[in-house]
Amino acid sequence: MGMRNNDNDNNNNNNVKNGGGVKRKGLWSPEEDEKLMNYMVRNGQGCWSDIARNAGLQRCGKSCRLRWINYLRPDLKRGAFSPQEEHLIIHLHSILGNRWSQIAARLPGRTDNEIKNFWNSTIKKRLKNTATSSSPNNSDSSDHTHLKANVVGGGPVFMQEYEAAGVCMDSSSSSCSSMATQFGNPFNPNHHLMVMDQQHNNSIFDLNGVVPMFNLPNEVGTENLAGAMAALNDLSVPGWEVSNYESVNNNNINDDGSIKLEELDWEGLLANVSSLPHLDFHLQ
DNA sequence: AAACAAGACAACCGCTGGTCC
DNA sequence: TGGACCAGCGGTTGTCTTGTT
Repeated sequence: MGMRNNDNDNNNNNNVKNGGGVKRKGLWSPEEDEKLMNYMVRNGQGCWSDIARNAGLQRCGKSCRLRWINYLRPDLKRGAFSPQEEHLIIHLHSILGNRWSQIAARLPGRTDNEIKNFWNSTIKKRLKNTATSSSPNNSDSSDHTHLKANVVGGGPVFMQEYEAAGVCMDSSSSSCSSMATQFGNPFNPNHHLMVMDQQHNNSIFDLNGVVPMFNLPNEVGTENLAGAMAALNDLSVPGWEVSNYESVNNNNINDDGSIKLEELDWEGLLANVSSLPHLDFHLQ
């Protein structure tokens, strides 16, 4: 898309009575932008209705807030989404659903509105096309079953990404601590929850990535699990936390010992872990 | 060149939750 | 306790640009 003519002087009929005076609506003019920008730079953030008044704008506070957050803020990143950002959006949406603000919080310089628009106009369409070309039964990821659908559909993709990021998938080659130090977080969200299940004690998986990460090395047996978890927590890998998950059972373990993702009780799992204080999302 | 359709993005609307009095 | 006010969120609509016929 090219530059837009933001001159709103032609839209003078976009005014509404609001409280004490007439409030402008519609697109912002460059003059209005300048007023708001100057005010914010000089005075910083405060009560938005006061800002609207004190900056000499005929706008409601809500409109000013939106304009600042979505357009004028100096830390905004401009331009198209990079492939990495696109991947991250898809990834986070598979976990968080339409919680645009939470997704935006993990993409520095991007706004919830921007991501929402990008999703609705581009990604949704692309995924739809992919789904119809691969499987007619794939549903929209925003529906209630998005967790399971995306685990099954998206798992291998994310596995490849983790491998590319240097995450060790080999249960025989790493000690507990070396595994943890290789956790490089390819997406850099604020929180990643690494879950170990205790019944199937050789597995670790990244809940936010909804993929199994790798198996524990042989030297970490059931009796040492608590110690291993403590050790991993002590490593304090930024953005990663370790928790238990106990409801994996024999019904959802493959013959080769890996977890059957499609059989997992994802809602139960998320309900379980969403009660933890460090998580900021809940199941819909 | 004009008309129309589709895409992209900005902004609004209605609702919710938090805070204060 | 409840009402007023405010910030923030997600859905939706409106507007402009670009592509196609």
